Parts: sequence; structure tokens; C-alpha cells
Amino acid sequence: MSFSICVAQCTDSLAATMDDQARIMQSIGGVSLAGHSVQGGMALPPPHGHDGTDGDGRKQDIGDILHQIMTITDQSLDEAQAKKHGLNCHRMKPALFSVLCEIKEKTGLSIRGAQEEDPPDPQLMRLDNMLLAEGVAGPEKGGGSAAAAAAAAASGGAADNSIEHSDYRAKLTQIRQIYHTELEKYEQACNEFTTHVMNLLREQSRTRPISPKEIERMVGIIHRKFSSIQMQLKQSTCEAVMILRSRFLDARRKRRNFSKQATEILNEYFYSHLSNPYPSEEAKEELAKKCSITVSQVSNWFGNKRIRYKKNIGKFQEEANLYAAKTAVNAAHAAAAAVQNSQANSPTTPNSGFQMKDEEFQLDSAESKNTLLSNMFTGSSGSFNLPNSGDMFLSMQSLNGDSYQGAQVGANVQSQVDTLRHVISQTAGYNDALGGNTMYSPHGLSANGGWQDATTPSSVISPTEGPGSVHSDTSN
DNA sequence: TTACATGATTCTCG
DNA sequence: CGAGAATCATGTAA
Repeated sequence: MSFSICVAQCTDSLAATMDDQARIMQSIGGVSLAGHSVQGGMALPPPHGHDGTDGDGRKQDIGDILHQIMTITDQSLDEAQAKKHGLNCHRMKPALFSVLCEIKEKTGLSIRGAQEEDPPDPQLMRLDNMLLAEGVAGPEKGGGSAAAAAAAAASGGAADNSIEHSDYRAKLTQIRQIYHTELEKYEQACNEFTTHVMNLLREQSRTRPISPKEIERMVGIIHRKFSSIQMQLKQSTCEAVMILRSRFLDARRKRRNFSKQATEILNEYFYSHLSNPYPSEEAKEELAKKCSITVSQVSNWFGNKRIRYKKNIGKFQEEANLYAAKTAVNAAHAAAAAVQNSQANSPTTPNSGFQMKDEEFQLDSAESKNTLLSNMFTGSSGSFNLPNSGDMFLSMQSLNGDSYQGAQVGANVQSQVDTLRHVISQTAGYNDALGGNTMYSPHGLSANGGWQDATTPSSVISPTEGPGSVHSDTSN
């Protein structure tokens, strides 16, 4: 896409055209001389008074002319100038000039007539459309980002303010700038070159049979040549955009693990909404914001998580416990903070036992885990009726007297689970006798009961599996 | 190097 | 259109 190439190509083209002209001139000269169609030629001596049937005489004439031409280089510049001037001033010059032009015109047209029509190149149109669509051509701003958004949408990702997106836009802008700069250069070069050639031809038209029509045609040739180079520029630009786009999409496809923090946030949400792990759009947006990922990535994550959790619940038990405990601790701390705040705000308020709850959560890790799980169990018994209620349910549970009691009663996980199962069956209508190993079976308890029905194989959740508790958690 | 984990994509279905 | 399921492709730990 360099300017020099462009000029070189144009020059080649012009040179070829000139050669063409020279050939035509030769041929015209030959025809004219042979057929005596030109009378009293400029450099030609007048015919020898015959009717043109004297072959030997004609040959002699041609010989003379050739001789003159061959020896012209031996003449001095002044002499040649004088001769040129003489020719220019010859009285027959205009007539000869017009005849030569006419002949040349006819010959030229017959040669180039076929290519004279210039139908719009479909390839060029395609390139133009593509550049327009990609935002390289057309209006200054907006096109690029629109294309980027389209690309993002096509790849299934949101056109959020991701790094890739801004990179893409920056690169596209760069391409756009280069394209326009080059285009301008080409246009300028084309104009300059055309002007130059026109001047040259006009200048030469004083000595050579060059009609305005021919100049016009020459201009057309130059423009065509330049536009073909312009097409190369457009093609290269399109290629660059395509490469950029494919790299952009590749980059998006390329997997990069989320940060540990992001995974934790997502897991916390997932396990605290295990009964209905379908975050709303708002929740997704919130999570996306917290995790510095896109909404669609949140959706992907939850999609994958649900499937993988469902496929192998056992494998996720530990994780579930961990996050349940973590969430509970957080909630407890939040509750404690709230209590402290309320106390600070109203120092006269009598202690309401909240503090004790807080202390309860200050157990050693193992016990606190079980206790908390039990708390969750108990708390969740009533939570199924209110799915999607968010993380706050845990704070509520921690403040719930029943759950606290349940935790105290449970000396070990089994007893806790038994107690909790009992509580659950009582409070939420669960039937403990539903199946040997079936801890619970949500019958239309949540709007999305299908999740648990479909995803909680009885064989996996056994009464001895305290972690199963997280299943009942969630939602307020 | 390998096995597993995990984010992304694609297809199907309701 | 969203969810589930299968699959791909890459990251990561052993």
C-alpha cells in the first residue's frame, strides 16, 4: 500500500500507453505514406508530382524521410528547434493534425472500445460494503464500536467495557486512520499525476496529433489504474480488519480462569441459593460487577456450575460446606456489626440476646462449621417459600432462636442432621419418610423446584452427609 | 506429560 | 430465549 508502488504502477501504465501510441503513430505514418492519404506532410517532402503510382519514387521518399529521422540526432539542437518550428508553422499542419487525430481516434477506439465501458466492479462494491460495515469507511465515529459490538454479540459475549473490546476499538481506529491517510494520498497522487499528464499531453499536442478526447481517455486510464490500486488498499484494509476481528474473537474465546475472589463470590452466591441457583438479571449484573466479569460470563459460570454440581454432588459437598460456613460467618459478622450499630445508635436499648448469637459463632472452626450448617438447615426450612431472596437469609438465621437451639443440641453432625430433618419436616412440610436416603424432596416448594427434584439424586445425599444441608439452605 | 479443572461454545429442547 | 447437555480448548497441579 505504498505510494511509490502506486506511482510506479501508474508510470508503467502510462509508459505502456505511450508505447501504444507510438505504435499507432508508426502504423498511421506507414498507412498515410503508403496510401498518400496525407498531403504535404510536415516533415515529408511533397510528392514527386506523380499520381502516386510510381513505386520507386515512393520508396525514394520513404528513404529520404527515414534518413532525415536517423540523422536528426546528428543535427544540433538549434537546428532541430528551427526545424520543429518550421514544421509547426507549416500551412498544412492543422489539416494533417486533424486527419491524424481522426485516424488515431478510430484506431484507438477500435483497440480500446471494448474496455471503454466501466461497469461497477462487484468486488469493489463488496469491499466498500465491508469497510462500511466494519466502520472503517463511512462516518467518523460510532461505526467502529458498532462493529465491535456486533462482533461481541456474535461471539455470544456482552459488549461490555472489556479490555478486548477497547483494544479492538483502538486497533480498528488505527486501521481506519491508516486507511484514510492512504486513501487521501492516493487521491492526491492521482490528481497530481493526472494534471501532470494532461499538461504534458496538451504540451505535446502542439507537435503530436493528440485530440482532447484522447487526453480524456488518458485521464480515464490513469483513474482506472489508480482506482485499481485503491482497490488493493481496500482489500488490504479489509484483510487487516478481518485478522483483527478474528484475533479479537480468538482472544475472547481463549479461556482465562477467573480470579480467586471472583470464584469465591460466585460460589458464595451459588451455595447460598442452592435451592434455586438461578440469579436474576439484576443479580447477574451485580455479580458481574463484583467479579469484574461480564454478565454472560456469570451466566456461563452458573450454567456450568449447575450442570457440574448436579452431575457430581458428592464432589462438591466439601466446597458447599465451606461456602456455607463462610457465608454464615460473614452473615454473623454482619449481624454483629448491625447489632453494634443499633446499640451505638440506641445505647438505652436492652440486650436482646443478639450478642450471644454472635458469641456462638466464635467457636472453634470444626464445631462452628457444624453449628453453622445446622443453623442453615434450620433457617432454610422456612426459606424455600421465598426463593431468590439473597444472602441476607443467613443473617436472619443467625438471629433465629430455633436455629441456635438446633446447633446446641447437635453434638455431632448426625444428630444435628436428624434434628434438622425433623425441624424441616415440621416447618416446611417435608416428609421424612419419602425415601430411605432422601433427605428432602421439595414438592413445589420453590418456584423452580425442578432444580432440586432433578438434581438431587437420593443416593448421593445420605443422612450422614451433613454437607447435604446446604441444599435446604438458601433464600431467606 | 498427563489428568483434571474450568471457561466458552454449540446444539437441542421446551 | 434461556436452560441443559455435550463438547472443545486451555489452564494448572502433580
